[in-house]
Amino acid sequence: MTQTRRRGADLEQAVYQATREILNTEGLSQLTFAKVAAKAQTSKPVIYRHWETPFSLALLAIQDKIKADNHGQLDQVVLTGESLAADLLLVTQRFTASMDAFGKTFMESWFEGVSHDDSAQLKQMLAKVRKIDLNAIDRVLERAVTRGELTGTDLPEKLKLLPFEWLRYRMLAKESIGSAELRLLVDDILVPTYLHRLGPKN
Amino acid sequence: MTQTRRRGADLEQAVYQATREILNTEGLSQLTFAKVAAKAQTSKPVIYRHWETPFSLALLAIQDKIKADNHGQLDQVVLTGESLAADLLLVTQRFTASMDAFGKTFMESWFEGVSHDDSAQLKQMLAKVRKIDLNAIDRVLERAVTRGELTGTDLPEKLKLLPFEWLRYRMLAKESIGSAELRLLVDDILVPTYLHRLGPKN
DNA sequence: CAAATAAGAAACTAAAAGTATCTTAGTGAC
DNA sequence: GTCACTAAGATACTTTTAGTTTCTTATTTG
Repeated sequence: MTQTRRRGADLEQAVYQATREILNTEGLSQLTFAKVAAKAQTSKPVIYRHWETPFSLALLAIQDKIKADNHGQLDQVVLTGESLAADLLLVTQRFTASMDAFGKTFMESWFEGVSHDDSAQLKQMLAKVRKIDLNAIDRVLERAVTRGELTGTDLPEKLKLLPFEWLRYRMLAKESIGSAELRLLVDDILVPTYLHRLGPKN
Repeated sequence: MTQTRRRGADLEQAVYQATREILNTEGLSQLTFAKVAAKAQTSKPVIYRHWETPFSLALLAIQDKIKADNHGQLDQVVLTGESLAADLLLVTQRFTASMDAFGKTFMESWFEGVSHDDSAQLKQMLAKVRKIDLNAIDRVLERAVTRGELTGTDLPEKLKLLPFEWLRYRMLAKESIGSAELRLLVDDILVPTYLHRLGPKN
């Protein structure tokens, strides 16, 4: 009987597929060459011959997926909005949608492989931090009200947390955070945003 | 001779200290009980008796540090600004400063333990994504200019990338992203921000 | 000072990562 | 079609690392 034996691009595809499945279900920390080989129905040496590390395999598997379903290069969205706001909504919607291919697999991976207990502890910790962040902003807003710059402190929490979340992201991505970034954040983002909601001449 | 042998809080401190050193130099993925034991000059069984997993040890070690140097509970900043912008700058400055204790150790950890090659590959990938994001926004801005909503498309890249970075953070932190969040982002953050810089009646 | 408790050393077990060897299927040249 | 070459896949092996066990002894507590 003719024992079929995959090779080349064929095999590569099977490996990438298997890799993504593991990433989605167990996360990056659980991605091992042995598991990939098993799931792709091949053997360890094959994987070791072709790829350096589980991490680089993960990157390639995700890039492969992105290439494959070109489902929404973000800059190819057809813009049909009748206003800036409408167009922006289209773009951000498409962005979150296509994050399923890239971001979800890719970013969540980092946090998978953390036990249930640990995850709970982490959540609790983040909740504590969030409360502190909110307090800090509230005090700033109250002072602004006293000064007459704002008419109230009633902002959605998401808005109040925006600066911290943005800065945390930049830290994570190792983007620079200096006085230039902070000024931009305050003068061009936060103040206009707050004034838009709570400005005196609304 | 009296062989000193640490125990209790004393030992705990040494272990936390060692844990943080490893986190800072090698990252979470390289944090093992064996290494901690070695660096803290104790033995594996001691660590195994006290802590569940390297991850939970990491969390505790960081929390310990935060408690120890109370250097700047964010909501205890003394606000001395004479304007909303000035106060906000104080808060964000303090935030980034105290990130050294929490965030830097904590967040960067996720990406450490990735080989040099892998790290480069990752960077390249993110750069590609950034370019796509910028293109998308540029097209939106150009349409807005044609429509007369904006006077130009000359925005700092950081501003253009804001929505994507914010959404990515929320994804990472497993915060919800639905139409409510997107509307908030567009109507209350992006549009006011863009108008502030490029609005027609400036 | 005696008893209880917990630290530390060392050796051990189990499991996982990584490697070497060999057989054989698929590919292409002649 | 045959032959040579390349790469897949099986198997068994070595090495490393995680996790455990046992035992000794320093330190605390009463």
